[in-house]
Amino acid sequence: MENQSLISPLLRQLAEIKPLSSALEAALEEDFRQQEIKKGSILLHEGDVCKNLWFLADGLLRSYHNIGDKEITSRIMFTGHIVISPGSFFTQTPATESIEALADCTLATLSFSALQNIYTKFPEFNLHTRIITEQYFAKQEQRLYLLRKHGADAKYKYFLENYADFLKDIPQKYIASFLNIAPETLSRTRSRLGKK
Amino acid sequence: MENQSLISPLLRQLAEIKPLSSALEAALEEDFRQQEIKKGSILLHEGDVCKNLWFLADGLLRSYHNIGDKEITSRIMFTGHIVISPGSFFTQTPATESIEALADCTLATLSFSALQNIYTKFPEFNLHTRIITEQYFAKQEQRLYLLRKHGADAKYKYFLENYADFLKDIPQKYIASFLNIAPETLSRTRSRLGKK
DNA sequence: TTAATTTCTTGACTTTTGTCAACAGCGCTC
DNA sequence: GAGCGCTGTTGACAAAAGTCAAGAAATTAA
Repeated sequence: MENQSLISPLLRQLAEIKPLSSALEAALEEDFRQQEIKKGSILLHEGDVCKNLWFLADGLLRSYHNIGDKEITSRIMFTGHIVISPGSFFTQTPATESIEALADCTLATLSFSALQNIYTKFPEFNLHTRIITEQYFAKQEQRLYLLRKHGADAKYKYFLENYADFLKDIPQKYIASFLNIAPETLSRTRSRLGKK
Repeated sequence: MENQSLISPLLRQLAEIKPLSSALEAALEEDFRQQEIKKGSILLHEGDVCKNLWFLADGLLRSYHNIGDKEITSRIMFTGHIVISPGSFFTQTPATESIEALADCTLATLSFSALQNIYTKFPEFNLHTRIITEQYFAKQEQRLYLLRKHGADAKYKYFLENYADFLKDIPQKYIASFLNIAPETLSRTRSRLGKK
């Protein structure tokens, strides 16, 4: 029986793409470091460079932009997700978004430089991250599709069909922000659609 | 001096990431096939599986969704771009978007299966595509940011600052659709903003 | 060049959504 | 269990964008 570490689910996910050599697996176990953060704390501040990749072992996060005087939620991430601020992490430039914990979280943290070392030592790891990146890319497309939908009703219905998994634990105001509509509008949409 | 093929700019872009072995380069030259399409023709139909990756050697393309009774432009792609329908190509499932030529185009076409063969024969190619995918991912984020902006004026200003490169050749109605606003609204926004 | 399409602009009007404000419900703390 | 803060609901109103329609301008084709 395997030793159950924090990143076991991640290793399993990677091994499904292609089995990892034990040396690579050991290197990942070695380099990922455990981190706990409290609900309400900020994991990444807008303007800072995203120097880490996180595996969200347990908890709930959201990323958001400050546009004008308001916050707009860009993503909601839950247990099992790989978390970065893409534009910032890939190019190591300042982030245009912040990441906040919506619940107490347990994270496994891998620094950008540690990841680069892994790429150098284990070039075969590029296969895994290529495919992971492709998967997240496809998810982004779905996100774009949602934002292009016209009308609060259509957006909310699409949300129910495609994202309702995490409806439960999340304050409605973040969902409204995720759909890019005012919280009052979402409240009205819900009561209108719910009555049918 | 190198032989100037259709995919020379692509090879140069890849070599910047990491020099390509001559065997890999030869394989790419071999597998990419030239294709010409006329303005107005459809490169990919919604519902079909995106079986190819294209390098747009010359021309102009747009992808769009049919939402309800109207088309919404998802991307506009010009000379030098790598073109796929991401969700469809990566997973070889039916596309939710169509791709149309806005001008006569010269394309270099690589089939999904040919690409998989290249990955098998040249595992080091995963590094290149990982980085390319990361770059396009970061661009998508920018796109998402645009769509989340409130107000036609704000969207148009952001567009001018970040996408104006291709303002020139594109009918305004596609830009409106890209900004997710009605063409009439864009027209009014332009005349209002232009007068300052 | 002229004719035929298509695209863009403008106006009047409708619909949708955002905003502001009051209040109800809920969980938390003390 | 009383008070506090946060979230969600509802109403009235304002602002923004969409729709429909007509005509001007620009492209394309003949």
